[in-house]
Amino acid sequence: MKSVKPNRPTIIDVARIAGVSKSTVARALSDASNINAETRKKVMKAAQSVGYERNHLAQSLRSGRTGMLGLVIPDIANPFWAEVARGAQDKAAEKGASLLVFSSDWDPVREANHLRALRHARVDGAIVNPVEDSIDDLGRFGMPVVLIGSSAERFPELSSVGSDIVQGVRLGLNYLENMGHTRPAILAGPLGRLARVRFMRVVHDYFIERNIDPAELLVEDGEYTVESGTQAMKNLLKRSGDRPICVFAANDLMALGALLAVREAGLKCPGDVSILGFDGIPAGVFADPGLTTISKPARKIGDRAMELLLDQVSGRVTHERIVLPCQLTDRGSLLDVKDTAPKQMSSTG
Amino acid sequence: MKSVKPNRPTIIDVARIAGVSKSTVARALSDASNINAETRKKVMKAAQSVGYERNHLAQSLRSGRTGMLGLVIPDIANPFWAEVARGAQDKAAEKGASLLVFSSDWDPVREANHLRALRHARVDGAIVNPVEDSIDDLGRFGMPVVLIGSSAERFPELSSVGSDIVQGVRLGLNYLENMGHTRPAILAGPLGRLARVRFMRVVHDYFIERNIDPAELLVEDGEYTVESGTQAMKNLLKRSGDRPICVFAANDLMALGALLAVREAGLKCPGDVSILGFDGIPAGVFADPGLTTISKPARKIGDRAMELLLDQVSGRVTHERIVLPCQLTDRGSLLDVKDTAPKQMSSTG
DNA sequence: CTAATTTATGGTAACGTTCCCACGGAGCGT
DNA sequence: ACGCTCCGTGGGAACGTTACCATAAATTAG
Repeated sequence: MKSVKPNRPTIIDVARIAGVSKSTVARALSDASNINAETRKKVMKAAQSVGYERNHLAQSLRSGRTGMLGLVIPDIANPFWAEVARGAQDKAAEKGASLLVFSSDWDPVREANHLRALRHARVDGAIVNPVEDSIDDLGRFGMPVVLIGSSAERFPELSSVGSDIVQGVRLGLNYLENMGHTRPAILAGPLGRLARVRFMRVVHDYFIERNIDPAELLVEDGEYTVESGTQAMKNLLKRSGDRPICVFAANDLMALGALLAVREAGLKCPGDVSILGFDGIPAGVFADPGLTTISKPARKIGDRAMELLLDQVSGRVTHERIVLPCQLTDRGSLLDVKDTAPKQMSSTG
Repeated sequence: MKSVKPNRPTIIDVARIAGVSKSTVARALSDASNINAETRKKVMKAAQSVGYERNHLAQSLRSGRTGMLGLVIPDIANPFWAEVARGAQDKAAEKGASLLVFSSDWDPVREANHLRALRHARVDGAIVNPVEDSIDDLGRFGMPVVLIGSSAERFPELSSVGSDIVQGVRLGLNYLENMGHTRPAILAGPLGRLARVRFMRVVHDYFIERNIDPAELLVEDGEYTVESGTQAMKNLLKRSGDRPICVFAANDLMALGALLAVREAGLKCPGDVSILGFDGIPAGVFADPGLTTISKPARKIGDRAMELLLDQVSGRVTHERIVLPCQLTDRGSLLDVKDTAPKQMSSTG
């Protein structure tokens, strides 16, 4: 004699109360067309009366769609990636989807585990920033994937969203040039990483165009961390001799690390050393001077990537490669050495 | 005539290949006891040969467990919360669970939506930082919940993890006192928020104990944002007259905002204004001077909360309230006005 | 040597939903 | 008035797994 029903109500309960079949309930709850308006109202009322809530699992099992998406990034605690995640998450929530977030910590093994977890959870699709080039399973990943970051170049067949590195780097170099820094030192990323290659390629081309041998430039490698930026800056200070220094860092964390090294050495920024960053993280505001940087549209990257993914999941678009422009944000960490007199505004207004 | 099977293999495919029944396959894949070792090996091989992957959905539907957890925080792009998320996510991944992350943006409506989404996704449990006191559904939420943040006080029947506000605030006030700042201005959070009430209560008690009327203190309200911190500091500078100023901010973002205001006013920190923050976000390192602050163990909070949640989900522990101590991190934004001479190290080594 | 017990396996019913097909009745053209 | 389409509804099967019960074989006890 099972009298009580402690479990959550199902469509079959709703059907009994509304006096219709479960098929009709299902039709009423989904926005199907073949359903009488009055019947639907009746069903809705019955559903509300018992506090019915659709079981997503059963729905997913039958329909093959979970309404869940995945996001795999290097580190959610890194402000740049946190912004990307925020953009993606907001867009997903707007469309009624949920987001599984994973941090790979730049570790291919962890990344592989996360991707497996995503497949296990049967997510409808995923946004991934691949750590290394070792990911060749991505092509046969078996679900819609949108790439973010440099690796998009290695998988031209996959959709991707990224910032325009070429435009961003040129923007920075040009800005430096206009301030009289014709041979900036470069604080680049780790040697193996594709992102570094792309960055340096633009730098190389830029100086070739100006008949400057890129080999003249001082280059230091970092790990995209504050500490590595500090160390690299110390090295630069040793190497540079006594000419005024200008540094273009491949990301803001290293730039800020460099700033710390400058401060530690008893030097002034921008008086003794000019620093230009890359990313546009909020922390750059608080440095003194504020960090001048090339801002990537982090949140927008996440937003657009999610948009693309959702399109792909619903079969609307198959393939697209989006490149978003970077912006220059001047907060005062660059010294104008072209004109000793402080020029405030030169061109015609 | 359906000849090909483009779909992913199921246990029934594995069963056919291994020459056993699907029940046996299920037993082999779960670590059941009633199974012959050889049979299991055979099944495992068959599973591997077709690249079988368990369907989490079907498993969840049948067993009632999804292996997914939820996390609802104000803002994943806020460095403090990003750290919390990171801690929770790492612990979850370690235990083979996935994490759904949601940002409520301090908006009760969004929060309610997120909670509904979590219930819909049939997560096994959730970690929540409730935005407002309006959440009374949490008690009857129908799943294991672990609270983080101030609201734990309102739901003593729920498990919670938080930092020790009382200890942290007293630590800060005491440190200020030892430096000669006996009547610091307070940069508090928004008026309605429980977190503010708790903060101010400690401040109040602390000064009562020292026979100082708390009403003597200058208090400004902020919204926990950089901008509000800047504005509040401007107000303080107007109100303070010409006595040396010391400010204790209820979070680091406001403290950094205050620092910007000081800089903007042409004043020096710590020379003219001493600033003490609360949170311990990484951005405080880059300010000049570095922000002295009371550090909360953000990542550990996420880690312990997830630990507690997982215990609760598996029925091991029912209820616990964890309070983690705060630490003082001195980076130089406080001026020692007790002793005019710069004392470097006083006590015995 | 038989009965009781354990061990390993197979069969089938759930879990809660959606998809597909069948069916009664209303509307419509000829 | 008759067959035709269209609309609304009901009845199953299916999604892939686990839980439960039955059963054959193997082991043990008396």
